[in-house]
Amino acid sequence: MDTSLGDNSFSIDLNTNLSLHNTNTSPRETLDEELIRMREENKKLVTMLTNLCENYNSLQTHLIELLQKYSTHNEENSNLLLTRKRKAEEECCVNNFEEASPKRPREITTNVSTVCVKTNRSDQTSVVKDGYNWRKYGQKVTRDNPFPRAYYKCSFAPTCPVKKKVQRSIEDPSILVAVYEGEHNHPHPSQTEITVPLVNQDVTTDPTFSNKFMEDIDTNSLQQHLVQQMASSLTSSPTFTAAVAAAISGKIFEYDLPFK
DNA sequence: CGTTTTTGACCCGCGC
DNA sequence: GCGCGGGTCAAAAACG
Repeated sequence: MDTSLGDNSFSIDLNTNLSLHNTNTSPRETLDEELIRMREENKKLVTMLTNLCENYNSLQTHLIELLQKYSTHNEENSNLLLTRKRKAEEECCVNNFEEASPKRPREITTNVSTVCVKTNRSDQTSVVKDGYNWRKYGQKVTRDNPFPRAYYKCSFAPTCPVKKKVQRSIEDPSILVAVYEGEHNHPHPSQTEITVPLVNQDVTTDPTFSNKFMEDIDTNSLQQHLVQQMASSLTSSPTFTAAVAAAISGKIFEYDLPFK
C-alpha cells in the first residue's frame, strides 16, 4: 500500500512556532512549555499513525489469507454436489488468473475475478460503479437465481476484451455480485465514482465469492476517509482547538508587534 | 442523430 | 441425438 499515511514524514503542523516579542518571561515560559508539549504530542500522533498503518497492512494481509483458505474449503465441499460444468465455473471464480477450461476454446486465457458491492435496497438497478464505462449487451434470468443477470462489455470494446456479469445475490438482494473477465488494456478512465466493495458475512458465505475483491478496494478513498476521521477526531478535541487558536493568535500577534 | 439499453432469437457446450 | 441452460447477437426502442 503506497500511502502517505505510512510515510513517517506525515505530521500535523500546528504552526506553534511562536516567536513573540514579549519580554515578559512568565507568559513566554508558559508558551514555551506549551510548545514543547505540543511537539511531543505531535511526535506521539505521528508514531500512532505509523503503527495504525502497519496494523492495517498486517490485518489486510491476514484477511486475504483467511479468505483464500475459506475459498479452498468451499471448493472442496461443493465439489461433491456440483455437476462438472458448474464445478468448472466455480473453479474459474475461486482461482483468479486461471486459464479458462480447455473445453471452451472460444475463451482464450482470461482473468476472472468476483466483486461484491452493497447497494441500497431501493436501488433496483444492477450498476456497479467501478470507474470504467460499460455497455450492456444482454440480460438473462438464470436457473439458480431469480434476479436477472446483466452482461456488460467495456465501452472500449473491441479494443478492450473485458466483460462483466452483474447479478444480485440470492441470499441478500442488496448485494450485487459482479464477475469480471479479462484485463483492461487501457488506463482507468475515472477514479471518482468508485463504490467500495463490501466485506460482510453474506458475501463471504457465498461459495462463488473470490478474495480478489480486496484488491479492488480503492486505496485513495480509504486514505481520504482515514484522514477525514483523524481530522474530525482532532478538531473535536478541546485541547487541540485551543492549541490551534493559540497558534493562530500568536501568529497574528507576531505580525502585529514588530512595529511597536 | 448518435449512443445506449432492451429483449427475443440464436448459438454452442454439456449431460443424459 | 436431443434438450437444457448460459452466453451472445442484433433489431427495435429509448434516451440525451
